[in-house]
Amino acid sequence: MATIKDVSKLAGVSVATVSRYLNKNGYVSKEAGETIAEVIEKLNYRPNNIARSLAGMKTATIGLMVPDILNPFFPELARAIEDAANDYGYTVMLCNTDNDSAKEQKYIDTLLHKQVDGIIISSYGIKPEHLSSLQKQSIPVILIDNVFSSDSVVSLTVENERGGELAVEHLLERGCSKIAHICGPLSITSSRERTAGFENASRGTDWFTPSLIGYSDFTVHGGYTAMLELLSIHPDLDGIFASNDLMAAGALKALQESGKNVPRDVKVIGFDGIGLEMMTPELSTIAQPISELGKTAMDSLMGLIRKESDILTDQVFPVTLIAKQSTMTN
Amino acid sequence: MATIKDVSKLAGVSVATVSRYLNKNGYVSKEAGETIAEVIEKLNYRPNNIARSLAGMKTATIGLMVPDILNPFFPELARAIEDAANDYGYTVMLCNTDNDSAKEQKYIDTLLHKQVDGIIISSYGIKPEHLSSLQKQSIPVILIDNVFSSDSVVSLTVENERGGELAVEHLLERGCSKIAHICGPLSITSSRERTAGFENASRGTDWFTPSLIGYSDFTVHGGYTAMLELLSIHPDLDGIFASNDLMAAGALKALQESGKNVPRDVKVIGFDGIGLEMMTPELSTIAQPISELGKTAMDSLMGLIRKESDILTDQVFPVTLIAKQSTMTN
DNA sequence: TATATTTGTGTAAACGATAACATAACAGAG
DNA sequence: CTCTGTTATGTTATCGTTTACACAAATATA
Repeated sequence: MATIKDVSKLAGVSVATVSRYLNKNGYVSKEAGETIAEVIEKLNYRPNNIARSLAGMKTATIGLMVPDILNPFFPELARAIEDAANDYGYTVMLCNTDNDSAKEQKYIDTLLHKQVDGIIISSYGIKPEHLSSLQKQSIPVILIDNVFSSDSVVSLTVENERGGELAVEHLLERGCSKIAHICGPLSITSSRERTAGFENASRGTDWFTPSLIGYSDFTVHGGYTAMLELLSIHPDLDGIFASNDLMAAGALKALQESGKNVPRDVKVIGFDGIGLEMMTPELSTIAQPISELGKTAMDSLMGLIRKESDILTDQVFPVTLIAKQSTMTN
Repeated sequence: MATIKDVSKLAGVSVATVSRYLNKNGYVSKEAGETIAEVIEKLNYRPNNIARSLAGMKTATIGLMVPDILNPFFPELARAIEDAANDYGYTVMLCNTDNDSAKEQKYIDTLLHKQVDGIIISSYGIKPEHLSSLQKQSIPVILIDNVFSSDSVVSLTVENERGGELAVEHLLERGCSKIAHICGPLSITSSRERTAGFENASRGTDWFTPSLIGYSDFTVHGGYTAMLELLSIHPDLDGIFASNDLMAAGALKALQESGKNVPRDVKVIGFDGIGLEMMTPELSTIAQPISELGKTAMDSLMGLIRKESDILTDQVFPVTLIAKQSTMTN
């Protein structure tokens, strides 16, 4: 592989001039620039990123931490981030934390020593302590769906609470008169907010009672068992709002196996907006703007990396109702 | 951050001794080793990977190219690879190619210039030309589900053809008497093999006719439309083998919407073994050993990177039938 | 005309490691 | 007692960039 030295020699200039040409900083005469360009072309020269990183302390790499790559939400997010990263000439290092605090800590450590330029964290279990080592090295961090008030950390969230309300309003509109809720892990902020939305919209109605809330874990299986339990307590429920789509899918399965017809007997709505198009009936959902979240995450991260000053430290994205077959009337 | 120089100074030895200690090559006295260990502990020193890479030409990073991270098969594979990579102290760079040849080429270029130590390619559309630039730089490559005879390239595949046969045999065993097939893209080797398996097992039976094969594209929607088409030609079919699970899920959806009961009227089996547990009924499938594939891919890649000589250049993994509700009798 | 300022270029010191090479002490073999 | 091999350590070039600094020519300013 050709090096900058080869280029400089062949172009009859010093390496500094070539470097200045490459980085478009400092002065380079038009003439010199042209010869350099030609030589680069001829030698098919491409700067060595490693050397660049060592000299310049920039790696053009970011870390992405997700809790569970098997939940379709995260591949979708990862994809959006990856695409945006690519546009910036950045590559993404994927870290699957399994919601394991130890793994999280280890990955942060690894990313730190790989000298990534920034980190996007979409992992539920992250705690302020974990971030402190990042803060110390002043590595830019974007948190998705998780808030810590702190500078040099940007938080992106969605209107979780409003989404919960929307879901209930939609079910009511479609004629439901006894709506149950399957909530996610209480340790997760966004999960709690969705449940708060459910409570806002249903407390005060004549049918509401706390036992209409089932506690689960964001998995299909968890949604399935929670649904069975809810059914045994409230055989007459006719609407279900699950805090994510996977649990909604599990609930749907439980309902179908229990002989309930969805949407005729019971209507179901989820949250997230992952396209589980294989379901019959297809699931209504409160959709997050996943691609936009990913793109904004990357954009903001680049802002932090480049130390731009006009970065919004907290952004809240709207959610949208997507009505499908699972909440159809008649 | 502490550097090797800081350590050497504080330990009263030269950087070379510290380096030898770190890499466990060359001689280091017990005494010196202990002081160095202490100093490292005290300074919380960790070697700088970038500098290491520049000096030693190893980046401890591999690239992973997948065609479509939204197909659950690939997150599962990615996860297995990532776990194995971690055990080796390696990190994974994720590249989503979207089955786009141009993107593929660009990613290979990027990975090359990021100087990854090796690449695992699970992308369908890869062509020998693409690999040539890798060969030139003699970068180790592992191909999953794709074969190119060539040294320095290891191919991992599964018994696709046998799997196709297994699927048909299973359906026959469960009483099917007219089995249709939804095949995947003909451009994909493994897809063709699965279809060959179907043909092996069904040609010669009294019910077989070419129009029982529908052509599709490995997506849910593709499976759905292919199924509808097959149903219109053969309303009396009672078994379906789809070349992957996503198409099987789409087929299931189409069958249900057409008023067919699965498994009573029609039995369905897919291929891959991704756990689509949210389906009702759950899908039978010919499962690939995904985790094992991922782990072996990483192990073999490390073998190539370390220039070990005993690496199997082609490995074929067995598939296993997983019978679920969608092929139940009665 | 004298003096800044802008433009263009080169030299050489980082960046933080690895490893080739040199050196020396000490053991056992002859 | 010399020779050779093993153990242990240090010096320094190297990897391929970036960039601070020095310098000179050209241009603008006073």
